[in-house]
Amino acid sequence: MARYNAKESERYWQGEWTQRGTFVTPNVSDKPKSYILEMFPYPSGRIHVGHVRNYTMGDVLARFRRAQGFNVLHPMGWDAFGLPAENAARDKGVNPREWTYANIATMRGQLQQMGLAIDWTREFATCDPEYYKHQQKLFTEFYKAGLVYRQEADVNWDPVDQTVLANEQVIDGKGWRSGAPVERRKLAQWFFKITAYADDLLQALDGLDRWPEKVRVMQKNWIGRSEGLRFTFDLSNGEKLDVFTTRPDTLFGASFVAISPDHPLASEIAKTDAKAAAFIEECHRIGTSEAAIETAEKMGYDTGIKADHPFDASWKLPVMIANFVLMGYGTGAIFGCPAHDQRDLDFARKYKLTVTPVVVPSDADPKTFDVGTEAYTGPGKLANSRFLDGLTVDAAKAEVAARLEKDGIGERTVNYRLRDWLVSRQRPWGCPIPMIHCAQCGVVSVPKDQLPVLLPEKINFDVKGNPLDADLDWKTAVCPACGEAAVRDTDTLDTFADSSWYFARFTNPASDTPVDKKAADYWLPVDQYIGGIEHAILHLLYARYFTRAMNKLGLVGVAEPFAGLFTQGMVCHETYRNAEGEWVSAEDVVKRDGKAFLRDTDLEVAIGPSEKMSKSKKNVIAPETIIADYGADTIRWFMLSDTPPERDIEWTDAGAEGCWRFVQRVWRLASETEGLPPAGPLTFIGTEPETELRQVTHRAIAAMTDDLEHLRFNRAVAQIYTLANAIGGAEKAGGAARREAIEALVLLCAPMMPHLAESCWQALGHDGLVAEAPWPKYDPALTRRDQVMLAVQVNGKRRAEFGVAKDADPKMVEKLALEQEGVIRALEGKTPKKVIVVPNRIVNIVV
RNA sequence: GCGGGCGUGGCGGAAUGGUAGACGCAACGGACUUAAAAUCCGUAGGGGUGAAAGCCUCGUGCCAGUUCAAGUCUGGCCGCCCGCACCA
Repeated sequence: MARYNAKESERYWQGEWTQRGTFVTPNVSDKPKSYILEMFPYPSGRIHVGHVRNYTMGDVLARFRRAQGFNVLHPMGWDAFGLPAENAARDKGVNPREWTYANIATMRGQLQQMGLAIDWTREFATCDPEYYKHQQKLFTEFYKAGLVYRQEADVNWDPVDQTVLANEQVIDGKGWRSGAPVERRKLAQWFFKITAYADDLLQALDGLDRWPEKVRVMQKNWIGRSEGLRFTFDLSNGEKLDVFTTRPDTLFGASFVAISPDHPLASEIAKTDAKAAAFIEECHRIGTSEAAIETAEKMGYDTGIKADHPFDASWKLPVMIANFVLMGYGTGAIFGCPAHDQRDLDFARKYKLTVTPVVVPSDADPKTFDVGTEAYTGPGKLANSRFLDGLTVDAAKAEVAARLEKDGIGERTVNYRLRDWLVSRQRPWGCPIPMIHCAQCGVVSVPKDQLPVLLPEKINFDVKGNPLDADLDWKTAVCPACGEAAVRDTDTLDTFADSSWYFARFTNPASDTPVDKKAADYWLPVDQYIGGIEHAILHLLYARYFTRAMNKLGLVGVAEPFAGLFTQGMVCHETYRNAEGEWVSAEDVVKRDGKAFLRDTDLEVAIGPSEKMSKSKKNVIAPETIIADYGADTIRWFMLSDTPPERDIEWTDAGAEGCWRFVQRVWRLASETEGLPPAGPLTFIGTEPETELRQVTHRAIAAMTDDLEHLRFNRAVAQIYTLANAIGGAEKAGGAARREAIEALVLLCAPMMPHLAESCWQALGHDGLVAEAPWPKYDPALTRRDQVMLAVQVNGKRRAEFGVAKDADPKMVEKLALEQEGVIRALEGKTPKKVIVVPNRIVNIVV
């Protein structure tokens, strides 16, 4: 029998699937629907092994669901706007559009080589005008609905490159490209009003029971809901100051009021107070570097202004500017209660402010209780707090809130850590914001019939700042309202916007509205979404927000886009270094006797720990190398074997060899058809070896079906091995049982190794495609065990085991257990005190 | 600091509170072969005992606890990983 030729077989079946349109999905069907989606890739150039793992998992599910009789949507597209294309354009002088589409062509070919069951007729890239046109429509509709607004915001401004930088592009306070010190600037920026849904996004997390707990917790923390009180201080300069607190109960422990260096009041003070201005400057200088924030000491500046205590106007609190108060949270101002807040305590000790404990633990004496250097944040009774004395913390909170609300200077509020989503990007390779700025009419949206606002054909990167802003031809527009000359908004949307609704577009990518409601209502929500944990917060939160917004506008019927979420682990590989300590490319290394050598020179290299594949550590293995060596089915099988899908997997050559050997083994089992009955209905004889094989077969089907339902791919793989081992060891079993077992093996392998399965299916004499064959059913009569092995323990230690009929009478089981030789020996003549019989499991004898 | 997760052979990992180590990788022994590869069969947690089958004993990071029974449940430590982080 000829060896299995993966290269030939894979090319052949991929051609067949394409030609027959096997995976083209109709939007109308009698079958139940299943939408399987993996996070679509950025077209960076070539696919990497992480993509292979991601898309293999999704493909297994998609093929499994198809076989189970679902109408399966499994599309693919490209998250195609973004910075790498601009960098390539700047560095290599290429057109970002051409660079991107060339990458897409390469990567599409690579994905097709993997044999993915994808409906390629639905493919799109987010940089297609046909896609971003609809995104511009969405933006316009969100704007009309009040979900988009424009506001001044602090941005990181690179004065050399004349551009806004994302936080990640600021390194030690300097621009990543120019190296120039970054300035803070206020610029008018566009925002999506995600905070409008803060509470809903938070509460709905409880309903996402097919999401990892970890992701839900991360989102919950990110939204950061906290209940508290907002109230107003009267200041000695005649102004008022709002603060937010979650601890109104500690108000009589207040010893200062602090505002953020970015607070409007601070800026105002700085105008006339040079020292304050210098202090604020100093805060900004330290504030930008992340390492500095960690170790930053509390710093404060006394403005000289006093605040009246809300319950006693004669009690004056100093108003400080403090570096640890964040403008982005609450009101950007706090009152400090050092005894019960660690930061306030550190600050108070440094500036010699009073520290008055007002909450005292029940076992302490209020007169002598002292917090020392550690703030007390536990429960207790109020003290030193006038009318609050003796109350619990909760009662005191309620009392303070009630009084301040009554006085009209306070209000119970809910505060969120979540900020509105700033989406303006001063970048030329993104979706243009469809807005026009008119001197007369202000900001006007581009009318629908004038969309899309197309990017210019050529983008000139030899300018400072955003090339779109420098492109006067492109920038010049006519005001849709008054017809006078006006200018376009030259910002583009954050690319996270592109990926916030693509899953809805896939349901009908030809729709002339952003989303085809009928198609979306049929397909959404996505039944299983699969991707990396790195998107646990932003992408998933933005997509949830977009879906809610689209739902509000009547574009889709659901509010939650992803009913099931799975986050897969990364792909790792050993690292290697040469004698000079330099990284050595893993693809240049051969392993021998547990040691590593350079392929060309045979020099030994040091083996380092297994780490996430990365270019810098040179431990990347290109999927195309693996596919060229072993074929797609081998790499797919590897990605599913052994390691649970949510954990990091280590690629090893030895493991790949093992997978390749298994591919051959399955082929041998299925292609040596001598002695097998022909394809078709089977007649079984009831001999023992035949029944045994049938039992293994049916148990494998049952177990594997359950494992795939729960995405336990590694266990599903183990089931297949068990079945293959049983077939190999059962030469003498009847022909029909053997055929049944082999056919089951092929059908079970099909979602994981689809090309191999097609070849085997054909070798077994079938006409149709295994991709169109139904999932095998198991016979419960054959998965049931009539005979069970029972272990017998004496005082919890295993002493014997014996076989007995399933559901045997417990009395009889007890009697048999006590007769076992090992049991008698362990009892040493003693009489059992108690015998516990757990049916079909175990017997425990207590003496 | 806060939150979440994890800790089982040489390695990846199995195990509804019920015989710990399924399945795979690597290893070792054997068969086939002139030889190798491939393939097939077999062995395998540590220690002890036995000619052998076997039997005894220890064993899931550490220490307690609950239970007839704990890798699994509870409490406390230790270690590692991830997320957020001066969030008032």
